[in-house]
Amino acid sequence: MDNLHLAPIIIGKLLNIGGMLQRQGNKILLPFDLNQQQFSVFFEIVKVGKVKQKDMVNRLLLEKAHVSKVVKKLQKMELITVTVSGEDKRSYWLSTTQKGEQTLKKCMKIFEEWNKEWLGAIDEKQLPLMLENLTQLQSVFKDKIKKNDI
Amino acid sequence: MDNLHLAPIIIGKLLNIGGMLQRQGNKILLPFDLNQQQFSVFFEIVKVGKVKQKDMVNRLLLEKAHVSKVVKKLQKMELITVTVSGEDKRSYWLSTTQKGEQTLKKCMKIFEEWNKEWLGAIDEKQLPLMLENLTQLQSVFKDKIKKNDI
DNA sequence: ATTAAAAAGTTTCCATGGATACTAAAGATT
DNA sequence: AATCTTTAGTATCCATGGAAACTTTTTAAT
Repeated sequence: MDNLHLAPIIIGKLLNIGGMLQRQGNKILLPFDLNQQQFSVFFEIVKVGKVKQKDMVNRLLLEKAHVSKVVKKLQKMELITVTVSGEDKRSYWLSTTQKGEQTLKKCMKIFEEWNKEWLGAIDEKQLPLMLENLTQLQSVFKDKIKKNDI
Repeated sequence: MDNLHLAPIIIGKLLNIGGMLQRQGNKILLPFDLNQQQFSVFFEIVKVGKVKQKDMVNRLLLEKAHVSKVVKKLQKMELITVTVSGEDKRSYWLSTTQKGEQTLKKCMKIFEEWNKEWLGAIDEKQLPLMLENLTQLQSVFKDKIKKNDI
């Protein structure tokens, strides 16, 4: 049984779906003056609470230059605070402001509504299995990228 | 049983995976002077054989302005030919050149290798089910976007 | 037939994000 | 201690892609 010939079709669909979601996500976040990638950085900061800028690069596997710009933007928008680390003057601590937490809540509300609406058409029983599959894919791909980096 | 609370997690993972694949896809296609989106347009044209530019917009659900630019680029690279439609002078027919077909073959080879390597870490037995899930998601999301458009 | 509306593409503007080179601080090496 | 290397982050360059305004052709309405 050689199912590996399905690989390009699966990857193709993941790419297509990812693109659709990203574009739709951008539209939905428009009122907040954020796009989907910026939101994902922001979300991660709030989730972790206090995090080094460097760690964000590893967590999300984005370019550090990109993260730098997003951080600047979030700071300007007063959604996060950036403080110099004591021990290492090169590195920064990122954490949420109150305004940031409030904004996140509003974003999440709209985001979740959207997500539920879009997945509402899928049989609920399938969702846990889907999640399992995606979790596995995510961790495998992350691994591959990290190994490629070295 | 309310599994719909999984929705944001599933969408989040799809976004994350999509991003990783897109960035990696861009890197892999670099030698061909194409990025992942341009490739997907190109691939669709070759797959269909002869297609109206307008239909490409519907098939891939991209902005027509974007498609216009990609088409121009592909034409400049001599991968496709663009001919004015006889009946309707506003619309164009897109089709592959020989160079285009050769280039696509080379791309696909590298692309498929990459795909197989990345999915090689997944249990083969799961792939058909994954594909089924993704196909369903893809069609549901496409529907949602189209309805939103109207 | 004339005017109005829609449709197919293009152009232009601008924020975005990847790549590269750079700065400054920290760690390693001699 | 002085020099070399690595590391965290920034600045700069440039192709990309979304949004909106625009052109031209086609279709609809009066």
